[in-house]
Amino acid sequence: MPVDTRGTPTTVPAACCPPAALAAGLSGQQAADLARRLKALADPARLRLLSLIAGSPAGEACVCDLTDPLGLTQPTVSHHLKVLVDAGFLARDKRGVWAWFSIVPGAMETVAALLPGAVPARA
Amino acid sequence: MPVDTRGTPTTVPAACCPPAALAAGLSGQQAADLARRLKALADPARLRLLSLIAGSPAGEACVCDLTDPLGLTQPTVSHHLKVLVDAGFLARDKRGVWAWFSIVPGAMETVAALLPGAVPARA
DNA sequence: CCAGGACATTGACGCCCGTCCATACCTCCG
DNA sequence: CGGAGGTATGGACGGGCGTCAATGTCCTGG
Repeated sequence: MPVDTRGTPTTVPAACCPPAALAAGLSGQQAADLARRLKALADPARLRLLSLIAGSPAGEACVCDLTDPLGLTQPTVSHHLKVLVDAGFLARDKRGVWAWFSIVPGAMETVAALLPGAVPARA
Repeated sequence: MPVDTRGTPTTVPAACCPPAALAAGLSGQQAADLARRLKALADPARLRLLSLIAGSPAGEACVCDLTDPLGLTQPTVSHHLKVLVDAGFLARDKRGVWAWFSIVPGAMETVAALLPGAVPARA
């Protein structure tokens, strides 16, 4: 340990931003929770799925519309969609034979708002 | 023999929009790049590392200060720090015996700004 | 010059994840 | 009621990731 002559940990200056998340204290629980949601996003196929659904005319799409653009098999796409639904980024609405997936409003923003908390605007 | 009947040369339509990220045409390249950065963040240990460094009085910390709070061994912490440096979230400054790590300003915000692009404020 | 400390690298192990194939489920239509 | 099409699930395989112990490298102090 470098003895840390520069300051006591109780100081915790900055930490200005109230909605900050990654600010000093980020508990193991909080880190695990945020990491779980980020892990759901950290996949090219899932990012493209979100992109395709968000960009579709009606704001929703069914599995059959998503397999071709991704070049993945139907079960694989279904698996990715399930991951995104479980993580709270997508909503599934099964109407008749087809399952329509739509973006959950605010879910992405919530995660995005948590990230910059790590850099509390140092002086 | 995989045969690969679906051998579409990754037509990648659109890919036009410069600002938004998850907007309609998120190309495979863009998705892979964003996924790679998100993958670097999608780990509880790394999130806590960023938190600890950002919350430290001087905005920087060395490995020896980070092993104890995480309960991980020094090689493991060093590995995580390398991942974060390679992803552009941390900067390493080796001064004498110690290596000081600091947050790269704006890196987190860049990623955070890309995420909400998935929900282009539907009418 | 040598001993010691701080950090990085290597190799190994176990686990999780992404992908596929095969198949079951569910709903509509004739 | 039975077939057909869209979707979800289960099992299996390969690869990647997180972790650790052991070792290497570089700098400092005596």
